[in-house]
Amino acid sequence: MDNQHKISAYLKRLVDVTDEEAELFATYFTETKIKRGQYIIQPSFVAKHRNYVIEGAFKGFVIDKKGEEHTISFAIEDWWISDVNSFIYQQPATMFVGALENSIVLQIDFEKEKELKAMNHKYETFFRIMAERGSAFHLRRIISNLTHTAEERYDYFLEKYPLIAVRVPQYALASYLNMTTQFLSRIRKKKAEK
Amino acid sequence: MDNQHKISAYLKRLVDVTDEEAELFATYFTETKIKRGQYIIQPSFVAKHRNYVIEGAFKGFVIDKKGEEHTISFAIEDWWISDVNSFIYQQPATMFVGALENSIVLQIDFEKEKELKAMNHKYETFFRIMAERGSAFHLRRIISNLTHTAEERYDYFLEKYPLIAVRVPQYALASYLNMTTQFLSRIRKKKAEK
DNA sequence: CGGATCGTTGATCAACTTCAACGGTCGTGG
DNA sequence: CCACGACCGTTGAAGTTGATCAACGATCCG
Repeated sequence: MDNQHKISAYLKRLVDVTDEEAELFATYFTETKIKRGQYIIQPSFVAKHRNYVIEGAFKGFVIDKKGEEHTISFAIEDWWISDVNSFIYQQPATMFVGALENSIVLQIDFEKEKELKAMNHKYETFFRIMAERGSAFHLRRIISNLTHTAEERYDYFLEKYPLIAVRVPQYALASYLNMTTQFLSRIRKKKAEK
Repeated sequence: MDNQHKISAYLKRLVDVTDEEAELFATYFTETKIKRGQYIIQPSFVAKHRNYVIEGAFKGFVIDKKGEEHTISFAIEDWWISDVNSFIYQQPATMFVGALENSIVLQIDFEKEKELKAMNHKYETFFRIMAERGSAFHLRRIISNLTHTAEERYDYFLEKYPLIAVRVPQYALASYLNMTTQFLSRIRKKKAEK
């Protein structure tokens, strides 16, 4: 099964490239299978790759000084995941990224990505658009966290990302939404009673 | 006083351009004076510009359905500010951006920025790096909000951005840190007593 | 089938908010 | 350049959202 064409298609969605450019782009990615429970990024190691999910689901999280886990990001099919701070500055990661299911990703490492960006203006444009949208995405989350209650944040997530909500463990979702798993359970119970 | 060279210098810090390229880049920006209290971005209007602060201070904020204000971002000299979601998608803004002091900015509008990006690979690279760093910045804030208490968030801000902390109204800082102005006042009192 | 992981529920608790009142100060108009 | 109003920060008391602690039940996968 050829998954490289999926990254070509993704590229084409964002920039206007020829078939040849799209195919060349795809050759810079490596397909990798990741088993459920396996980590692809760990604190103190530099995040080598940006990962495009072909199949499966991932969770990015940090562990605070009390030993508690905080979910930072999720990724399912057609999403990207990495420790961006670690990747772009090539500094040790603070995040874990682990597979929630048996998964397949297309990986590109920092040096290869650098080559692509330098090689062709359109590839550079692609990564610029990715970064801009990533930035806007994070900002919307910050605004949501500042302006909504726990229950509203859950509603918003359900509405916006229903496919993710049903697929990840509830404790991880609760943590992503900045609440405890117990509190999310109570919110769900309250809704079910209506 | 020539402020255009400041944007040239900024460009040079991120990408390796010739003097000519840096000067040309700068000509795409327009210098504007903004009076204290004046808004440069308002909800329901499309954010026309990205703004680079030469002098002064700005605050970006949203108003929630209860009519309460939430600070999203600050900008002082050598920082950028806009409603990024509105700017990159050219959709109506959800944010206000207003001047906290009499200020001077260099503005570039969406179409001009598009031209620059298309014109020269290096300019595209510049905006890519800006977006990547913006994204990483937002992500660090999200992580900080997930893992720290109100007091820790204040300490972190003070350490990281002392120049901003002393320059913006306390209620705006409290709101940025996701706490009430009263609670920040109590935190400060507690620290002063030590 | 069995242990570990995950979600639920109840009781208590803490961080932070809300409401209200007051004092300071800043900058704007007369 | 002064006075006054609006805005800003502070403080106290009461209230609320959501956390913590603890125990139990369900489920999933190996």
